[in-house]
Amino acid sequence: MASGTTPELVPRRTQEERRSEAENALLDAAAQLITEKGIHGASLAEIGRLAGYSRGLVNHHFGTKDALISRLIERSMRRYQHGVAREKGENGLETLLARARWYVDAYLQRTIEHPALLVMWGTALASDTDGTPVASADALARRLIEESIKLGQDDGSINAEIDLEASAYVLVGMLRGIAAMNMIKPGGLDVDRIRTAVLKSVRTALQA
Amino acid sequence: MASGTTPELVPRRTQEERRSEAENALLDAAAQLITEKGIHGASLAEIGRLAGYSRGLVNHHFGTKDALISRLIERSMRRYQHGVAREKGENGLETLLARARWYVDAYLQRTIEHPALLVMWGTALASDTDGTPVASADALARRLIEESIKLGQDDGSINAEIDLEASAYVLVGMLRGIAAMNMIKPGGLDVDRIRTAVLKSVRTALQA
Amino acid sequence: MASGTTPELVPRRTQEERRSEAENALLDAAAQLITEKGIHGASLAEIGRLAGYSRGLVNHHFGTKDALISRLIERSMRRYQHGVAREKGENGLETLLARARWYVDAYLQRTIEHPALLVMWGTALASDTDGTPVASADALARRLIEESIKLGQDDGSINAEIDLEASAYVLVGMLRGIAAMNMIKPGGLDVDRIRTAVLKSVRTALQA
Amino acid sequence: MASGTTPELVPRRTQEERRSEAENALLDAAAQLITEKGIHGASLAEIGRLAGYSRGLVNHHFGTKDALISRLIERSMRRYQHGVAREKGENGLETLLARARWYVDAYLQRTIEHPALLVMWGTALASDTDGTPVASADALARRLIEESIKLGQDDGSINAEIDLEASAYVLVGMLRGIAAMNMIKPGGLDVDRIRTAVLKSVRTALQA
DNA sequence: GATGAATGAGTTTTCATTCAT
DNA sequence: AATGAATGAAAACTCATTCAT
Repeated sequence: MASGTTPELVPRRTQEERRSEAENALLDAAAQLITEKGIHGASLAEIGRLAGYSRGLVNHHFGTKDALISRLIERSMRRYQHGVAREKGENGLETLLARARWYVDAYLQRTIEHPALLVMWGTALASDTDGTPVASADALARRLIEESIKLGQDDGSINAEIDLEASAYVLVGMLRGIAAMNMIKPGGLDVDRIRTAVLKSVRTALQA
Repeated sequence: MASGTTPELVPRRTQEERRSEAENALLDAAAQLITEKGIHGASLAEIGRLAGYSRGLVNHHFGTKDALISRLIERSMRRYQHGVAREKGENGLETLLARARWYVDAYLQRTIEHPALLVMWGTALASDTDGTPVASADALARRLIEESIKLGQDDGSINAEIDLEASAYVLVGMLRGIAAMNMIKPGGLDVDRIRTAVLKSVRTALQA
Repeated sequence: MASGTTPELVPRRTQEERRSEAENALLDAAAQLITEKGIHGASLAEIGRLAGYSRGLVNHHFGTKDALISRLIERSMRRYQHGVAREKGENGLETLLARARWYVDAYLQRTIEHPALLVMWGTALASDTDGTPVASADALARRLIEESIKLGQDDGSINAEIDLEASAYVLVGMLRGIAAMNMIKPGGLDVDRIRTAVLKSVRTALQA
Repeated sequence: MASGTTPELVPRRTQEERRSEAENALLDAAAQLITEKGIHGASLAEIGRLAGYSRGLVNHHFGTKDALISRLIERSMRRYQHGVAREKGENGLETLLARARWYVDAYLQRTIEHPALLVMWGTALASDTDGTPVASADALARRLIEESIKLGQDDGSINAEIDLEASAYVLVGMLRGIAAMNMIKPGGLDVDRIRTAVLKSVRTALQA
């Protein structure tokens, strides 16, 4: 970071930025259309058109629709990871709660591309589907949660006797399930009440 | 007609019997294929064939694919309701826990048609989808849970101060989300540990 | 007719009336639906239902859809023939004009089942179609017109030198064409003006 | 690139050329099949095949079957208009007669795509059909005829007192009806006699 | 890098017809 | 005479993919 004397005239571009403008536009369009119509309902032609390009550009850049989907999952997870990992609290428990709050807000209030990730998650439920990319995303999410729990157990803010993996599993499942229910019928219940109940449930379940 | 002593070897079925027999077979086949391939992947032709009939029968009986899906959701919810409402404990809290356990087992162990219901739930996440039948199913599930919580608050086994609706929302979301994660990658974590963590979480969150 | 002493207690029923009530109801329903949706658009199931019976009755009574159509053309032509042959004037020319007026009114004002006949006529234009029943109806219509022209030529009211068959051909074509144009866009021009122009054209073309 | 002297044996067509070439071939094939089998009998797959392309191309270019039909009607009317407007006589009446003769010949002798136009006209008779494109074609044909009549009334070759619009209506109806009758049963009457009768009828009806 | 023409597989839907009741 | 369950052929339409420009 503080890299000595040479000032960085050209700020480092992340891998994402280096990727062609067109590809990012296509991924954005894909995320939007998938959120609206599901994976199957989002056609490559429409994705291209919405991105401001042509019918054929998705195949040109990604080869196949499946490849586009995988890339979208990757990009979304990377962003998710950056978002959630930034959340920190004064101890493990508070970090965990901050992350849970971030998640609830990201989904319940339908920010950015997370809804698309959730829709793809829903599509992966069928058993013949190749759920690998989505399953990796689930695993990563659990690991981020497990990490906070571990921290909390180490610093004494979280009960040392709880089952680390199972708790993370239940917590991630809860967050996903709630977000999904809210997508199916938005506004079914006030978001504040849901957030409060979630955080209270997490706190009572895990605190030392 | 005047049947006398000779038993009819092939009992003649009435039109009514033929009808409901065929419809149930079609719904069974649809549930199985939807679980495997998702709503979109399950073609009407294959549903008819798997049910032991022709490819045109689904349309003959249900008119459209959407109508078939709605009917399947209805039937599944009816069965779910019967299953869960049978579960009773010595007080409200125990009833609630029994119901949660029933739910976890029904989904995690992939009994009957519940997985198909979950797959249809996942498909309803896209916002342009007509999620109404699925949303009703969610609402019904929440109402059944709210009912047990209310009972527990009345008999003193559940904390009177918790937010009834929000708690039910969170609980149902948690159960759905966990079941879904398990469908995407079965065996990711031992079912017993998950069940234990779920029940413990519910108990600590709600008990008086 | 005046059949001696025995009074006819039971009045003779025409062939049409003797035909089962159901068959006539089916033909009525067919005529209506064909007028609205064309031959292809009128399904046997809907014809049965509109007639107040079941899906399967058309096949039960007529065997095939083609047979139903033929029977409908026959019945319509019989009724047409009765209608037009009744029209008489003081001489051949006036008879002809009366018949032309009857035709214009029957079609332009969309009475009874004649529109269905016209729709079936329009369908028969495609060359692979079996136009035989419709062609017979055309031929019959021309013969009725030829008959009046012949009468007029015999009684001196119609020019003896005109080409009998060609004139009938042109006249029937004119009536059909005008009726058809009016069906495609009803009210495109005032019926009175059309009727007047038709009759004037016929009179000047044929009069002695 | 730097092409030098070698001529390109297979001239590269631009996308634009490929497009209009394919569309015209599809319209030609559609006209032929519609003439033979009617609109409903002409399947998109067969149209594509007859045009020398694949079964999916009609949808690719025209979107829907209805759009294809509309385009075909437009193209036919454009050609009709060019053909009929070229016909000129020494005065209004002779122009009108020349146009009528052109029409009779075009249809009775089954030239090019005019028969298809007539078949589509026949299909539009059913009232629920969207007859708009066909109705426009009728209106255009009438306008072209009205124009000649007006000319004749101005130059004194046509009776100034006749009802302009009604006469055009009757004349177009006559031409259409005769052509249609002839399509249903070709050769029913000698074309020369029909042509003569038509022209005589027009002349006596309209001349000054 | 980008466009869009062309393909053909796959799916839903309609419907005349057959046949059991 | 009448019903309606079941069949299977036919067709329009969608769309991922390939390929020429």
